Amino acid sequence: MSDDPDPGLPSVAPAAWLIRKLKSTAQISARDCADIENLSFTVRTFGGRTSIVHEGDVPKQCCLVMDGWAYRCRSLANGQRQIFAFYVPGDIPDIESLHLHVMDQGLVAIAQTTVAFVAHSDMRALIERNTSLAMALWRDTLIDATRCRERVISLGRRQAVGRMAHLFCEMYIRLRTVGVADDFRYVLPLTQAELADALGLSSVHANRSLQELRKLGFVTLHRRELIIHDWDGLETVAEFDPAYLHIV
Amino acid sequence: MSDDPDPGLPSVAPAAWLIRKLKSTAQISARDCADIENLSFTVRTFGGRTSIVHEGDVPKQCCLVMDGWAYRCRSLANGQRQIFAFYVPGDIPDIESLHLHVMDQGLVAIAQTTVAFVAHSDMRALIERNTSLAMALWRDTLIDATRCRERVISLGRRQAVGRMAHLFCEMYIRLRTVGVADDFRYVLPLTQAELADALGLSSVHANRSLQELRKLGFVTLHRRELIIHDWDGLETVAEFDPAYLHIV
DNA sequence: CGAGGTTTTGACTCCACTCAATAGACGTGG
DNA sequence: CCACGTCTATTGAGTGGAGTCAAAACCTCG
Repeated sequence: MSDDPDPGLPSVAPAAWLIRKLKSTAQISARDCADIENLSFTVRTFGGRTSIVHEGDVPKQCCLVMDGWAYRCRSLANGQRQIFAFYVPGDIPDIESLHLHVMDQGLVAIAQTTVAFVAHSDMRALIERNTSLAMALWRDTLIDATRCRERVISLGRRQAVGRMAHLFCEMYIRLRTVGVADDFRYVLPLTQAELADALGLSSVHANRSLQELRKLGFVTLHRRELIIHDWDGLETVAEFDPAYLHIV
Repeated sequence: MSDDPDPGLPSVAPAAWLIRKLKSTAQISARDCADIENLSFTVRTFGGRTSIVHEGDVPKQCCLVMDGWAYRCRSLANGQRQIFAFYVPGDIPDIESLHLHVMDQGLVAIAQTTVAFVAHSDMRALIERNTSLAMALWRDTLIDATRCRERVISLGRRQAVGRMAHLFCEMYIRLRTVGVADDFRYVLPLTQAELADALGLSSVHANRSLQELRKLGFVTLHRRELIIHDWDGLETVAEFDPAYLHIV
């Protein structure tokens, strides 16, 4: 489940990640920032494809991604998997565990991923004391839900190429917002099989859809780096409109 | 957009619906109930297929379903539609508008539907005064999100018959929980085209999948009444596990 | 009884899946 | 530095689930 303790701490502290993230979607006061900075975090790094929280766990803490990516997923009886969402620095993937005690899905680290844990008790004390921060966190979970709905549209009404393009667009905007991507390129630490599990495709078809996007000249993906050559083209095939991300 | 004012008020008051609903998923104190009962509601009835809130609106109130069903949906450029979720008595479909100001999707009444509106200002005052109620409402939005994720699994990894069976199971449990269904039957006020838009299918294929469920002897659907003849069978083809509904 | 919506059926097409084999990337250890 | 095993990516061939188009049957209600 776990890995080695943190080696060399990343340059940005846990609190700073969370503050940066919340500022991108809501108004955060100086008092809110101070309260976040007073939280005590436990930093840990997970190796590739290790589980941070298992399906069925009853966690006593929630985690803040600082470096790398994580995803939530569930496996079905026939061995198929569905990835619900990806989480990047600044995100708190399992904040809902504050309110829903048993995890109905797992949380997995992709590649090398550093997260900071906060005890539920600390978090609860914080949101009882500071209503405006509680509202900001609530808002954040609602935005997570809008992303989930966007995924529903993708799976329900877009075909493979559009789905993939949409994911590429969303992740670029989100990563850029927290300062982890720029210049239309970013590290996409996923295998094609994982891409397929997120998009509701077979890995063979994920491969072919990716080739289609390459052939169109929209993206290249090589050695885990995605480069977007034609943002407008990508946005068009994806029918991507960033409004649902509610970035201020 | 609207319709006639309420004719004969339903037997259960708006506050009672909300209390019943929240009690089914969280612990609610006597004070919480009193606070809900002190809210002022404006009841209105919408005719079939009329819009309660439009995509792009900036609502100043949120609405509580009292009778009938509503759904949220969005239309795509090519004319296709995706229905994200259905809402039944006790649900507050647009509570997120408290935090996310512009609606990125529409809310539509199916058949005759009665809803009660509460002003955002009243709601905000309430959740600032009563933290435990705020937490219960937050929790409710998180459960809405788990249902959305379950929809993602359906669209991504189940085929048509399983998707439909899953929806039938979920709606039965939800309706029974608030006392609107019993004895393995309920009013399903949807056309097959709407069913298709919710399940990410064409209406022709929705029809064929429904026939398949009939042929298996699991359900009948006639004159908007769904009867489940074989719950276990339905649950099995759906791979349905009600845990995600977080009903206590 | 007729009009308009909804459900059903048939025929054909196509997107995406499965199975299977090959090629490439990467890390490890001899 | 190369051999080897293990992932991961790519390709091909054949299949099948779901879509499209269009017509017919069926309700329902004024």
